[in-house]
Amino acid sequence: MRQPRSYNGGMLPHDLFSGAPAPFGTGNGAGATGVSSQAVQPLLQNLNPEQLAAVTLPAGHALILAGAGSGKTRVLTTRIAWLLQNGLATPGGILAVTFTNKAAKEMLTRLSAMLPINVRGMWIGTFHGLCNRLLRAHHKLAGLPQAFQILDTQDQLSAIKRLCKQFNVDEERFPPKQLAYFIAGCKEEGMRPRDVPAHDADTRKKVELYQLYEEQCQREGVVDFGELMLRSFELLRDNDPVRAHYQRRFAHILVDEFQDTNKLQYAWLKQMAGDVVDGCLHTQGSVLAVGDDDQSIYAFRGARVGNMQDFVREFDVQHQIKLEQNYRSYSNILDSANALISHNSRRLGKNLRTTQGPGEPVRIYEANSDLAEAQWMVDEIKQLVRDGEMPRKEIAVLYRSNAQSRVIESALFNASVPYRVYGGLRFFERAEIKHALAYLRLLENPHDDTSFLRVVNFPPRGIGARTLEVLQDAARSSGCSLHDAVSAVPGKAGTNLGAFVALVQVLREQTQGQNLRGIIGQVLESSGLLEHYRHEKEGADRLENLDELINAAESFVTQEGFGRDAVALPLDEHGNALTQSPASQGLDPDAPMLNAPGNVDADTGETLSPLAAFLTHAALEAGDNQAQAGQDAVQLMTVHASKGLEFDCVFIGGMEEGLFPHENSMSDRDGLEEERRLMYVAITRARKRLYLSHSQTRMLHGQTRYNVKSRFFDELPEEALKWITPRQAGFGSFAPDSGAARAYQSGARGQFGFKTEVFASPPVPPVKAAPGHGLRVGLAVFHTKFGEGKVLAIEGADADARAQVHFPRHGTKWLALSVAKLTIVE
DNA sequence: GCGCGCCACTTTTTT
DNA sequence: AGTGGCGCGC
Repeated sequence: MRQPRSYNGGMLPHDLFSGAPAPFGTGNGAGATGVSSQAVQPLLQNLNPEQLAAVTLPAGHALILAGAGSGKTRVLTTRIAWLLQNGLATPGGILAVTFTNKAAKEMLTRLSAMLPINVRGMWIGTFHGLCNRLLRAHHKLAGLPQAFQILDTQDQLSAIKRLCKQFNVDEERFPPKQLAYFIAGCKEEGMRPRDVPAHDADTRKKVELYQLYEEQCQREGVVDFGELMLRSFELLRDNDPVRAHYQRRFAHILVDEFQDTNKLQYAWLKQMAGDVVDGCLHTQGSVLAVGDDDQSIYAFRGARVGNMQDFVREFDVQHQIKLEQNYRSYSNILDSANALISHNSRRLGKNLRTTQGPGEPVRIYEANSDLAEAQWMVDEIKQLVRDGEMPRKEIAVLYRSNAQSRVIESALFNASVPYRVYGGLRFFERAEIKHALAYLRLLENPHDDTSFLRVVNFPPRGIGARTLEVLQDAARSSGCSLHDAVSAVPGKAGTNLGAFVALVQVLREQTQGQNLRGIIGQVLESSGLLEHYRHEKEGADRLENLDELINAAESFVTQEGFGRDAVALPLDEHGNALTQSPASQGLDPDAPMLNAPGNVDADTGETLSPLAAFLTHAALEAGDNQAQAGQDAVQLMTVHASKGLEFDCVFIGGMEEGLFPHENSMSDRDGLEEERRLMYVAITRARKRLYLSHSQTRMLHGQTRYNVKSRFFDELPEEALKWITPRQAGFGSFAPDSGAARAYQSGARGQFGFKTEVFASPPVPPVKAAPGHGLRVGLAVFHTKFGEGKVLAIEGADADARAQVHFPRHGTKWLALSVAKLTIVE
């Protein structure tokens, strides 16, 4: 049954929540007349009208278009708190989904700060975390062992490689990476092998491998990330009582970062929300989706912004609220963001505004080289810190691709400026940690062949590829796991393989009854891992990490409580867990599945071992990348990684055609628009000060490249900018107000967006004058290696001069004229 | 079975 | 440039 919906400016349509008690007295004060809610509702203090409207929306589906820095997380958490506080929802009736563990934790932390409730038992988590919870609770229906393990991307790839070897797949024609991508893509689309349209031989082969991969995973009792989603979607879809139960239970579904959902996640949400009857969606609860189409930067991994439009249509969304008031940045920064993003088509339409003044202009710097760019950043950062403008941790350097961080890192390092790099390998992804986890997984599940192969010969114990090949053949022909294949073949007892299996067996027995810390300590020692790294010369870090693994396990046990869900438990001021009686959680004692927290079988109440729970935690939460948190350090990260963060001061480096926008995404309009959204995200990270920089030359893949400044500069409002590049001799840089700068900025662009025919004569005669090269655009030239070609463009001057030349046989290349041997063809 | 050296690769990333 | 994977030689 659908509730009637109305919208009266967001002002408390209490009649829609029939008979719900309002413990904090919402019912007696605030009304449609807009009575100040501050006095009545401390929760709602300092919310602007749009935020207030969103927080207090009546039942029914809603889409909140929340611009960057508009208080999105605040609205989400306050909404939940408001629902609970007014008795419009019970903790058990709320489902809140995010994409990252960080966002989920943030929500839980804020929520427990607002309300004195136990957030355990609330379904707040990542898509994958909640799917895990569902599958553990209903593992029999889902066809999985309760202690199924989760493959991360690395594990998945090695599982696929193993499969390819086994079935003699030509890895040239079907690269395992691509297969992994294909399989993940299929799952994101909700397709099992039989659902994939295969019109050509290649696709048929891939589908066949997909099928084999599925069988392998099933046999080994492991699931990949995509499988978590797909399997739980199917669980809901195919089991009416289960689906009905959750639909009845979750009166309020809230989705964060909705623009990042893929097709499957949206379908999953629909299953949770209601059933489609006669092509029409019938829902019981309310779905509140919060998102920003302008911040959709994950199309490359299956995110579908179109889900926002589909949601409005299919859920017949009645309430759409735009949060456009920005509390983060000064208007020069905001105007820049707005101007840039206005160049995108097909937007839902949204313009950020602020009551803050213009603030400082956006500073733009042109460097001669990536090295100089990095050095300039460091100088600027040092000055900011020296002047006491802001602490280092409030300064972020953002870049488009990870490769760019190296130069900046070394510049910071040489200047002894503390910095922290985000990204790269995370804790649970480090090799030594994965090795340790593989041993632990074998204790839980000896049939996990991926883990078996990972450590069967690590540390080296004389088991080579040949031996394993034979073993794998034996396992395949008898359809069993590698572990069982060892035991099945008689006469293996005395071999290295037999010894390995025995080792795992002994470990399993030895660790019986031990606590998690003891188990891991024992495994690290008896496996020989510690011994191995003690002898390795670079092993000290690894030993430290392994030690850290024990600590992580320790804090997992004390913080999370084993056998429970991997959701942070709120503690009172004495460090005790806050608890709440089942009755007040609104759980129906007659329905067993209601009471199932994470990692517990909904029917039997059976729960995972502490070890298995920890392994799940390790897979779902890869951990932080860097240990030295909390230090006052400059923050380095990709633009993608910066989403959701904010800093007083932001540097965006490498603003060059081919880098940002990245050349691989410039072929189609969608790609370019995503790059623009990425830039939009980057700009809106800054609160007070924003620097953009580009460099004329850059080392990339060991080669010097000549780059033109990014087209995105042309899409920023001139009046908000300040070009701060100093006048320099001999490098074709310009003072901001020179005529040359104008010409430079508005130079005609050729078919690749490179500027052509813009000839920069240096403001000051060069000290070391290189001989004039005499080249002109359009001239035919001869190169000793590439043969005859045609000059397309010329840039720089003197020693720094270079030309873009098209060679019929070798394509288009940029050549440094001081190096390349070019002769003009008469 | 192990280790060295060569070759190919290189957008963004969470779970 | 730097890394990871693979193949060859010991």
